[in-house]
Amino acid sequence: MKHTIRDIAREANVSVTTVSLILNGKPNTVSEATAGRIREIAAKYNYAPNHFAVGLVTKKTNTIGLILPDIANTFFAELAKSVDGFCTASGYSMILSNTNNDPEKDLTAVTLLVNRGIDGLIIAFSQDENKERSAAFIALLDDLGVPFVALDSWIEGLKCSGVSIHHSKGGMMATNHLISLGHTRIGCITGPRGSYTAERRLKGYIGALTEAGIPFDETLVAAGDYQFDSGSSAAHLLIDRGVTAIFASNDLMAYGAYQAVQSRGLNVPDDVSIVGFDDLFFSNILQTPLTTIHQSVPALGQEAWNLLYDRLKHDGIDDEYRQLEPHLIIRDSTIAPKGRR
Amino acid sequence: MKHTIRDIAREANVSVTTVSLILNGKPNTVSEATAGRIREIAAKYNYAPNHFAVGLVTKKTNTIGLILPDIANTFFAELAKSVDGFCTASGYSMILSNTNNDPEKDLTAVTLLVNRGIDGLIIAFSQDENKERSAAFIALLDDLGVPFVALDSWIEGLKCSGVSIHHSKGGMMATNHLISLGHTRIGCITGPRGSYTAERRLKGYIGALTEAGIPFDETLVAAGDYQFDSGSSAAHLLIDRGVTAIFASNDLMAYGAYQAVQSRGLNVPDDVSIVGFDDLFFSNILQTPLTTIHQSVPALGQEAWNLLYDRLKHDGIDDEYRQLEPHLIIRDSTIAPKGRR
DNA sequence: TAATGTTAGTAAAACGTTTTACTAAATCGA
DNA sequence: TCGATTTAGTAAAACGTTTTACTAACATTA
Repeated sequence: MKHTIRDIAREANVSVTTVSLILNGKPNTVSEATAGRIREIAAKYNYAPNHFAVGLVTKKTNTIGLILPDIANTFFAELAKSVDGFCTASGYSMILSNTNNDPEKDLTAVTLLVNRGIDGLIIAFSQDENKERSAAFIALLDDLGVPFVALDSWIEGLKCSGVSIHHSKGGMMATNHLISLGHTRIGCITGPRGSYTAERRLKGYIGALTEAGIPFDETLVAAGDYQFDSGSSAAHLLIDRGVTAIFASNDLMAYGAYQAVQSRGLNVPDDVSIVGFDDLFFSNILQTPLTTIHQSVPALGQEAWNLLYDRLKHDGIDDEYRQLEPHLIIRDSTIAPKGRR
Repeated sequence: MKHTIRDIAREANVSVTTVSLILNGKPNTVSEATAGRIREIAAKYNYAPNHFAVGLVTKKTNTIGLILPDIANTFFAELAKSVDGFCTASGYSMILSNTNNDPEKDLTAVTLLVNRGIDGLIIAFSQDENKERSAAFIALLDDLGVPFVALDSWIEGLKCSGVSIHHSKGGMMATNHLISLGHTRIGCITGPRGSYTAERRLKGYIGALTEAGIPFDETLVAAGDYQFDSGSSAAHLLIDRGVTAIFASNDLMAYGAYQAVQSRGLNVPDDVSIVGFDDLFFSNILQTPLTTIHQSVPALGQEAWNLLYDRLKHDGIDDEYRQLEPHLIIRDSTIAPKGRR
């Protein structure tokens, strides 16, 4: 019962060419009477062109791929929502591919998506510390054939457009806030060491300390993996080392840190101040709302889409890396250290 | 530089037919020598068939659609993750479509996805109270042409397969738990009135009360919309009416209820016991971990995929509606009422 | 009236596969 | 040695569009 362009043409007594021209709004010399008739018939049958036939000749799919490390993570879920909104508004569909933070899957997902036909790609890379695999990935991406943009993360050495929050500036703002409250023994819970976002945020932390004349102490850095549990165990380590404040590289690990503090009968912020990074929805509804670095996820999604869209519509556009401003949101999880209240 | 089946055929000195037969593992009479040569050449060029050309003739896309009301909601995000995992494992891609809980968008998303070519569809319906639109939607779905399954929710009157938790049983378990603690003045915060999940969960609440001989009091039911804020305002209403316990139809509204309780200087569970529904990850890491009805989201996704997959592979399968067992998770947000400790 | 322009279209190739129905050559059985 | 069978393939149609290059009929101009 699906109607083809041929059915429309037959009923309108014209050629398929004419129908195609009219329905696609292409420049033509068809009389208004005929055009109207065609449009009417098309509407009557609810005609929609066959996606494959169109794709076969135009090589366009009006589909993009979105590769994410973990769609169950609120940060990425909101990112997906944002990107999906812009896609839909521009007449694109979005194929989602979740990699479970497995860098190997980044590779297969890219290959799969490109082979199945997408016009462009937005990738939030999994955190990869394997240099060899990264190099192979870069080689793959370098002659991918479709435009793509990096979102949130990035791979060292990759030439491409992208957008992320200014990670290091965010790390610096978080740390500066603790310093300005009077803390000097400040711990840092990082993301997976060697990964782009983790290293950038750590760099901000170190920069802030150095600038304030506080000597950087490596033993006050504990690596996590951006998950709740790792935040908890890292916080235990840091509390053992006597910190009065902790900068956690994301909110989820900050929640873990809360738990560590509380499980010792201590209190946030009285005994330990905590700053997070991301500003997830939940950070504001915790019993002790979390001081954190806010990133505008909708803006992140929009910028990624804009960068991709430009490259979808015109080729030969130069690479561009945009960094969004972080914002410090001060809530109740930070306070001056005990001696200085 | 993209190679076609013709390139492979030319280099192997055979016809495209032969190449197609071999590469697709179709029954054939080609010698092992030739087959090997073809496979080698294909591998050398990293050949992948053009998705459109294949789709044009086979009418299969190996793509399914997933329509969700709100991907930013942890519950749906985890659902998407689960479904994506099964899709990928079976060689399918998943197009995600987010409707922002706008039932109008359910309609357009379905049309769009089907026109662009999908083999099947999984839909978590938006909460719709408009009977006319629902009827139109049912009509659309009734001759959709591709198999689809309803996930989590459902539309009254629709004939289709689907899977959800046993909503009413869940509501009943939550309420029974409060009753067994000794509560008799129990409030209920519902989802959007008229929507399927909301009414089912409410039905469980009423059923439990009735069974326990507690007269149902309509003034102890406050409607929410499954969002945090609505939970808070509904809880205020209920506290005004003197409830000692609240069953919130989802965890997010339960969090809102926490906030309402605390903003009055009261305490959960000492002054008000609260039960949620969903068992989101965050419910367990709250300072007062939430007693709630657990739904196994991975299982939900898996069942939805299984139902769809069966209908993708064989046609004429009868409709089937599966209901998953809810589980009561008792944490710290519920306790006996003041007089009875 | 012959050339030119305009109007309203159209024919056919191309996109890259899958699939059905065919065939030529070699082998076999009696 | 001849018909039948097996082996190893192939030719061509079909899928439903888009797009390029054409054309027939009529009107206008000089």
